[in-house]
Amino acid sequence: MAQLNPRQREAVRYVDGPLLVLAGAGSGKTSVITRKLAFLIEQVGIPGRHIAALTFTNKAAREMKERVGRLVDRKLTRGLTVSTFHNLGLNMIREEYKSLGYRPGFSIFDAEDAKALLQDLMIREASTDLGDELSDIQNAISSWKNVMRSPGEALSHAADEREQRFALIYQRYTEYLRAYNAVDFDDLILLPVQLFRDDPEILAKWRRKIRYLLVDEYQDTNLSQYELVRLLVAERSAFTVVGDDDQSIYAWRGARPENLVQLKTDFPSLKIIKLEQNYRSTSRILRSANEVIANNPHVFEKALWSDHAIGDEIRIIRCASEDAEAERIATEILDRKLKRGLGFKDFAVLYRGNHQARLLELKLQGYQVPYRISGGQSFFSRNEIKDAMAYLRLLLNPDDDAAFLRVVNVPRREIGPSTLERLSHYAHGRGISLSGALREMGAETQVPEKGLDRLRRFAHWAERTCERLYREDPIPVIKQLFTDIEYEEWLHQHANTPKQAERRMDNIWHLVESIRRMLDDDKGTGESMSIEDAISRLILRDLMEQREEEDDSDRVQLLTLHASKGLEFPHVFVMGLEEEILPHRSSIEEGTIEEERRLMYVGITRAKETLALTYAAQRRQYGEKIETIPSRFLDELPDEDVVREGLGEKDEVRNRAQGKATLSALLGDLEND
DNA sequence: GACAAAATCATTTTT
DNA sequence: TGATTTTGTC
Repeated sequence: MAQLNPRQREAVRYVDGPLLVLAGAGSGKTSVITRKLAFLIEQVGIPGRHIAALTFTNKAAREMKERVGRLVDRKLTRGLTVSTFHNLGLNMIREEYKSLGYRPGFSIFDAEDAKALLQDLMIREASTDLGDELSDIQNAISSWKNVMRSPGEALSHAADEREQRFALIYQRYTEYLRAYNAVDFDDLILLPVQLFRDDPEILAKWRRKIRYLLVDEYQDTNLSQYELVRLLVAERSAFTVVGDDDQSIYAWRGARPENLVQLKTDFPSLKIIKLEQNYRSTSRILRSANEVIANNPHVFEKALWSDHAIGDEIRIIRCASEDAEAERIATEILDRKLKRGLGFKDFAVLYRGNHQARLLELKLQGYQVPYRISGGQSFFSRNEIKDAMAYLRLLLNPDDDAAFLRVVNVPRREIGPSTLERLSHYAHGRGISLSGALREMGAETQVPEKGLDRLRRFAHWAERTCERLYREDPIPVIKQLFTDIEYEEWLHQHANTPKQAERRMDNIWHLVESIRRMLDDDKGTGESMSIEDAISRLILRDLMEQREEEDDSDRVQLLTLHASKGLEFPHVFVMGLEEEILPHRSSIEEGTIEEERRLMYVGITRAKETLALTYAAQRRQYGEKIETIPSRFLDELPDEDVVREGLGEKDEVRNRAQGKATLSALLGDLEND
């Protein structure tokens, strides 16, 4: 407690009513949350099993768990919930699946499964022009679910014919998910909300369980998440939410920073505590960040300050091209590392879109600078991992058609499209899953003998394996599974090089090993994790990531601005500060400049010591050379805190020549007119 | 089903 | 422009 400042201490100690902590960037909010958890358990005396702390990422949850573990006796933290919203939702559904009309072993569809289902559905429903509407529909459905709008409501509120069509697809989509005994990510929040609204007894039960609730990154909650919070805390109002409206950068995903304001209305006794002391950045960086964000409208005024030294000026570096920009960043990192005796890991380069990293990667490779890049192809988007996950899902839930379709012919079982088409026709006619159809389908169907035979053999094998999975030690059964289907041979057949096949098979074994660890790990803590738990945690991308994280070697960090939220680095570069990139084009069009400004704010506030902002005077875009306009956010920085650099003499000359050329071209046009 | 030519399309993405 | 997906051919 002694390590906290008075505001922080107040935030920890205040437990008498609803509390909103407005925690500016770098103000030590994670400390506050973890210390508050400790305080609730040790001082207030609430048993750990009656407290829940919610985050948005597994990583944040893991970190928090770890830090609480260091503060509080292990015995006291037993049963404490520190998890993501989605994970809590999943646990609720797991416990209440019967009331929700689901069967055991239900599947979780990730975004790709959902997309595949939608595509399939649109083709079947002969929704005339499919194609690029697919992701629009997916987004629409997600938005509807986020605001808790049912298909029926969506239909009656539809503004035009297009929306109507979307709503109908939403309707069908919901029905199909049910038939497949599956839920999607949004359902993990939505279903508990619906259940709690419909069933006061179940709600009461969960209210009894969760006596104190903490929510991190509260500005990122969407409507349904807020509703879940509201339902759980009820009039007892024993909760603390921590957030920062200036760091709300996920509105495009349904996050509602307005939920911060809403809280005041819904809980009139709400206490607000502001954390305004920043422990991260130089005061110059902070002053600049404040200046930029002051251009956004604010409901809660907040003035971040730092008692750190003023520090270096912020450098705005103009480069001739995107190539020069990447070159400049790469050489500067090398240069500064040598001159100031820094490590590569002291540097981070932030950018708006993943593609911006490509050139930089090349340059860094050229100079042999080690780097780590966030995002990109994750472990779970690898084909072999998706295959493996699909097998496991199918075993646990035979009605999971997405999984069925993925693996029915992987490896080849000579079950062709027409056989599957007939099978699915039969299934859809009856509103049942493919496995279900296979089970009850007789000889009267039009499915050819051969295909039916192969399908049955597959289904039979799956059934047997499933039984063994429950009866025996799951790990050997899973290993056997891959031998059974001769997956390794199949990989070799399809890989470009034997080495690639081996790597893929290694990935599979890594996955199996992770599952084994998950099943074992929990044996020590008392609660045992079932194989279903393990698989769903994997689908929710929990665990597994240790592999990347334990790699804390000396590398430059390359990340998107979004991915950088919550992190900090001594020396930060933000690249591509141009109109149409940092205020992104679509944001300019859609008038969501404020969110882009927050993105800029997040970028600036990642830096502890130095910050450099770069842009290219011209860049190729889709093959065409474009003259760029420096980002408007650069003009919002205080003049006295920045120095402008860049453009060698040669470039200056060339640039002026070019300017003249365009000018005379313009004059020429005028004359012609 | 394998492979090549042609067409398409380029934000962010915690789960 | 260059990566990815769709379409076409054998």
